[in-house]
Order: sequence, then C-alpha cells, then structure tokens
Amino acid sequence: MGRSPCCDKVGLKKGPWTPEEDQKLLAYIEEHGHGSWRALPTKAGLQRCGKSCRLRWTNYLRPDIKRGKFTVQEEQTIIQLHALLGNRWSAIATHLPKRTDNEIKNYWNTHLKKRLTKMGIDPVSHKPKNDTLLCNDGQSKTVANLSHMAQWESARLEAEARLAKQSRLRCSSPSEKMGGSVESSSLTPPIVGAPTTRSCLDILKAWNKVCGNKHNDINYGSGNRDLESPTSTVSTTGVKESSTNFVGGNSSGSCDDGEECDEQWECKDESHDQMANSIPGFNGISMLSACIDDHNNNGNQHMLGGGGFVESFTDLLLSSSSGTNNHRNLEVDGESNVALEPPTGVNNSCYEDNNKNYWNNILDLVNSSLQDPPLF
DNA sequence: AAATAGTCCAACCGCACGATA
DNA sequence: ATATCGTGCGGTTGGACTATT
Repeated sequence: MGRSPCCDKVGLKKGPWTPEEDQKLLAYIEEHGHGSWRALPTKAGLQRCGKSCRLRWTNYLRPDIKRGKFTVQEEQTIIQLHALLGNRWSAIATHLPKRTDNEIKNYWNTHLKKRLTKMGIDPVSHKPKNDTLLCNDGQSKTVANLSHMAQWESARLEAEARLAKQSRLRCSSPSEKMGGSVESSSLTPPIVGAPTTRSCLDILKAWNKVCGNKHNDINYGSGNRDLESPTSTVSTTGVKESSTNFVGGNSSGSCDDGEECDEQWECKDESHDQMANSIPGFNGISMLSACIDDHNNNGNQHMLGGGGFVESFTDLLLSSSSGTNNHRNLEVDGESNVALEPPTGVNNSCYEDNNKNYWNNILDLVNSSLQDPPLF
C-alpha cells in the first residue's frame, strides 16, 4: 500500500503560524467547516499543507480548547489514565474536556514523567523502581492482573473515542464542525453514555470501590478515613481541589513519612500471600467481573473474554457517575461511603488491597510531593 | 552582561488504519 | 483484492523563553 505525500511540499510554508494565517483558517472553517483538509489550504488561501492546517486547528484554534495550567485534578486524571492506557494520548484526552492530546502529551513529558521519575516511580510501568519495597512474585502477578484490566479498559476507551469521532463526523453544519459549544466539542461528544471527565474519574472511583473498602481498615488506620477526606487539599497552592477517592482521599498525609508508605507496600506483600494461598487459579478479571456482575445483577453479561466484562464495567461506571444511583451499595461520591458488598463466595480482599494500594501509592506520592516543594 | 543550561510547547514527521474507488 | 486517499496518532524536533552561573 503506497503512501502519497500529504501535500506537495514545494512552496508550502512551514513553521509557526502567523496571526494572519490563523485568521484565514478560522474564517474559512467558520464559514465552510473544514471539509477535506487536503483541499482546505487552497480554498482558504493558505500556503500550508492540509495536515498543518488540521494540526493548527485541532491543537490551537479550535474554540473549545482550554489553555493554561493543568489543575491538580487534571494531573491526577492524566496519571491515572496513563497508568491504565499508556501513551494513548487521544484516549486520555477524551476524558479531559478542552485539553488536546498534544497538550497532554507535552505536559506528561515535561512535568509528570519527570515528577514520577524523581519519586522513584517508573513512568512507563507506574511501578516503584525500588524492587526491595515489593514482593517480587506478588507484584508481578498483581501487575499482570492489572494489566489485563487495563487492556479491557483501554479497549473500551478506544471504542468510546471512536464513537466520539463518529459523532463528530455526523455534525454536518459548519457551526457544528466548529465545535461551537463545549458540550458538542470533539473532546466531549454529545452522545449518550459518552465519556466525560466525570465518568473518567468515576472509573477510578468505581475501581476504588470495587477493589474493596475493607482495605481502609487495614491501611488507613481509621476505617472511615476516606470519609473524612473525600477531597485532596493541596497546600502549596492554597487551593482545595476536589479529588477522587481513588487517588487516596488521604492524599495529604499517608506518605508523609517513608514508613507509612513502606507499610502499605508491605501490606501488599502480605495480602498477596493471602491471596495466593486462599485462591488457587486467582484471576483479577474474573474477580472484578464477579464483583461487577454482582452489582449489576443482570446475569446476561457474564464476562470473561468477551465484551461482558467491559460492558459490565462500563455500566457500573456509568451508573456510578449518574446522579441517581440505582445500584445497591454502590456510591462513589466522596460524600457517602457505603460499604461495597463483596461478591458472594469470593474472598477478594487480598487482591483488592494489592490493586488499591498500588494505585493509591502512586497518587499519594504525587500528592505528597506537591506539598514538598524541595523535591521539585 | 553574556554564556550556558533547562524548560516549554507548537509544529513537524512518518506510520497506521479505515474508507472508498 | 488492491491501490489510494484522508485522517488520526504518537514520537520527536526546534525555537522561544527563563533561570542559573
């Protein structure tokens, strides 16, 4: 399959865009929509290739782009989603309204990656680099299970992104193509069940929930610590950012000293041992799915392998993000913290502890680092 | 004040993939 | 079935800006 050049390079301008060029592009798209990007430059009177125009539009000129500093919440979301999805910037961007994949990518590369590295966390695997903190077998198994989950969630997010794309393409009028309103933007497609920042965070909240509340008693000393601290307070900025439980409602303190962090990692080992001993053939997906299935209680999405798991998980997330929560014992908003009923017949606390501790530690470290300026 | 290093980010590049002829 | 087109995506670059020496 041959690949033709995106444009005739001769005589076309490259490099930074001038205000005049921006104006031309904006004016043209406002009036006609972008249509075929390849044909656009000629029609718009621009000495650029279509690709350059498209990039300029999607990354800079589009009206629904939020510029400026990333909030702590956005940072957390990026870290969490990156842990799930890896460098799938477009998928991550789908869950960060008004942010472009390019912007997120840049922010990751220039800020977050370095921050994690400095904290001794591998920004690729999101694992602490210091293996002595971990039980090797337990960690590898946990990560393997987690990886399966991430693959499913990744597939789901990609599907959502695809839907968003299709939805965007369906917009025929120029004004719609402009993404004139925030709600109809390509980043936040106006489709039922489409991802939003809210649902993104709920993924993590739900995971937090699904992966066990009993954990609180073990690791946080106080069983209702999440209750006490549903939000993350960032003292360096003086701004109290809302946050997810997932990232450790205890963001501002659990890792203030190394011992407590170590404690959590040690607990991970311990709980893994319990898991390994008590659940032969343990499988993270089946565990979570059983849990999800128990909550959905619809019986027809019985999971493994096919879309059942993904759909159930999605349903769970969507239901948890909706204002009215019809699922029993599932409340993910920080304000309420009703204990999640464990799946019947499954002792999953160990695995849950492993996963939750793992993710909580990452974000705890990030949060605590934010309060520790000398680190950065 | 000049040189150097570091940071940031817009823009480019090339590959991949779906749609279509 | 194949070739081509159009576009999206992730990786990388280069220049502007800022901080430090």
